[in-house]
Amino acid sequence: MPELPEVETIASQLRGRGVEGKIILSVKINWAPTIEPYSAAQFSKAVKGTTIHEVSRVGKWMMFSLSSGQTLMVHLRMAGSFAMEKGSHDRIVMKLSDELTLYYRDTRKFGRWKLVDDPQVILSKLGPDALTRQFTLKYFSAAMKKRHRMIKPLILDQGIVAGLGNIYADEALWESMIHPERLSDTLTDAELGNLFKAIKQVLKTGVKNRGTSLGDGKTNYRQVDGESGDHRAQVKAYGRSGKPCKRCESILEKTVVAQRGTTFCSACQPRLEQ
DNA sequence: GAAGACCTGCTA
DNA sequence: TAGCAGGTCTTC
Repeated sequence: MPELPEVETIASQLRGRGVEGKIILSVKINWAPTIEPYSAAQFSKAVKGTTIHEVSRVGKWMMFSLSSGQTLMVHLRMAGSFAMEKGSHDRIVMKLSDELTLYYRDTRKFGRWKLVDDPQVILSKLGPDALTRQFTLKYFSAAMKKRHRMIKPLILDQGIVAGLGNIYADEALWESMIHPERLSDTLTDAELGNLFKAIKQVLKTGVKNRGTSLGDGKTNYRQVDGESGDHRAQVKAYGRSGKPCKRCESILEKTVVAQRGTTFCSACQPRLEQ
C-alpha cells in the first residue's frame, strides 16, 4: 500500500528513532522469500555486525546503507511496514545496538529486501523521484508527449516517475481535472503543467500528513509507532466512489483503468478535450 | 494492452 | 463466499 509519502514517513521516523548509527546484532527471518538474492543464512551473515550508516528513500524504495559498503534496499509493496514494537505478521526481526529492535511487518508477504553492492542496479531502472528537482516539467511533458498511452498507467510507471501509486495518481488526476484514460499525447501544455504541479502537491501534502491510512483494519498502512496516517481526511477521489465530488458535487465514479481501480469525477474530469 | 502470479484479510 | 486491496513482475 505504501506510496512515496508513506515510505518517506517510515524512513524519516526510523531516522528519528535513532536507527542510523546502530549496529545490527542479530537477524531473525520468519519468511525467507522476503530476502533476495541471498539465502536467509547468507543474508544474516552479510549484515550481522555492520553499522547502519544512513536510512533514505528513492521513489518507493527504502535504502539502508551499511558499513560493509552494501546497501539494503527494501520495497514494502502492498502491505510492508516497520515498527519498533513486536506485532503480528513480523516477517523479519533485527536486533540493533542500544536495545533497539526493528520489526519488519508484512501481512501479504509481497515486500522484498534486496542486499546489493550498488544501489544503481535498482535505481537506474527508475525515473526521477517525483519530489526531487530532477523531476521537471520539461522532462515530464516530453515523456508524456512522446508516448501514446493512457495517462494514468503512465504516471504509475516507476520507470517514468518514481513514487506515485494508485491513491496519489487518482488524487493528482482529480486535482488537475484530467480523465484517467486521456491519451498522454493529447494533453495540452496547460494540462501537463497542471498535472505536474498536482503530482508534486498531492505527494508533498501526503508527506506532511504522514501518509494515508484507509479503513481501521490491521492490513492498513501504519506509521512506525502504529498510528494511522492523517492524509485520509484530505483524499478527494481515491476510495470516494458514490460520494459527491468535493469540487462540483457530482457523484464520483469508479472504473478500472489498466487493471487498477480508478475513482474520478466524470463531470470535472471529462473524457474528451473541450 | 491484458491476465495471471505472488499472499492474506477485510467487506459486501 | 466471492471480490477486492495502497505493487510489481512475468508471460502472453
